[in-house]
Amino acid sequence: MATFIPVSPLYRLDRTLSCGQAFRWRWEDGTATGIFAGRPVKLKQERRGIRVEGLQEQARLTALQHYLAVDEPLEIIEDRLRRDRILRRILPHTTGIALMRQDPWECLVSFVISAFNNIPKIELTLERLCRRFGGFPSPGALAGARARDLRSCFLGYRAPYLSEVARRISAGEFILSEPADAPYKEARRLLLTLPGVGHKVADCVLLFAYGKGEAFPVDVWVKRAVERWYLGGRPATEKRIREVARARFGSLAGYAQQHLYYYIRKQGSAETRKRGKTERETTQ
DNA sequence: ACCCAGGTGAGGG
DNA sequence: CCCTCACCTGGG
Repeated sequence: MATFIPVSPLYRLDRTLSCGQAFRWRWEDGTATGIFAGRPVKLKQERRGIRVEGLQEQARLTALQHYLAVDEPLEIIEDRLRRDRILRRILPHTTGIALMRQDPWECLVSFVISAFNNIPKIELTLERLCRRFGGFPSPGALAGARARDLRSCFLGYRAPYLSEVARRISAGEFILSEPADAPYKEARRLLLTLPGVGHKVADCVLLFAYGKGEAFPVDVWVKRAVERWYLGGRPATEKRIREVARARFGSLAGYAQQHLYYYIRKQGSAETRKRGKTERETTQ
């Protein structure tokens, strides 16, 4: 039995789930498959809204609705983004992205794993973790896990970071709800005290889980995008990139980041396909 | 056999 | 702050 979640007109489930915020949704022929509130769920965007399979209770549906951020005022947000002449050109290709409201713990774990890693392996590692612990591991489960068990999840050198983060949280040395109540700068400072959490990971968690819209995670792709489109192709430090973002986008920096990221990656993969094709043609 | 990948931490200006 | 370097490991 399926139910429907109504969505704001611009909302695009495909783009929201595949713009690098969450790693545990699989996309096949227009349907997203994943786990929500511990249950297998299928999502498909149709005319009436998002068709949900696998959830019955109203409370869980409401939570899913909140998680997917289907109520974000995207018309207003995108109107404001279009005041920027670069984003005005990009938005036709990226419209409909919403910033999700993920669980801070799960988001934190995901992005600690993401450091110096690639997306397929991040997904693989998260899958392994969930399989080994029978669902997404709690801080206590991860803190108590043996090194050997963590190693078998392909965590590599990140394993000790994750153990220590989990230990601090389960010991009450780090309170996950504190960044939520703090303003951006203070929340960021708190997250940066955790091992394996640098500027980029902190900003991802602040943006994707704590709703701090001014966060602007600078990864290699976003760095490349800002250098190419805002700094005349000249290389810049991370600090400079963040200054540009704050000055131009302010409290919408996070949304700007999502559109830049999504677009440059989409473009990048198109170029790779093209290059691959011509290489095949020339080597034949 | 190599090379790369959504950074971070340590060490030294 | 800025710079440099090493880094688990699966998949090209």
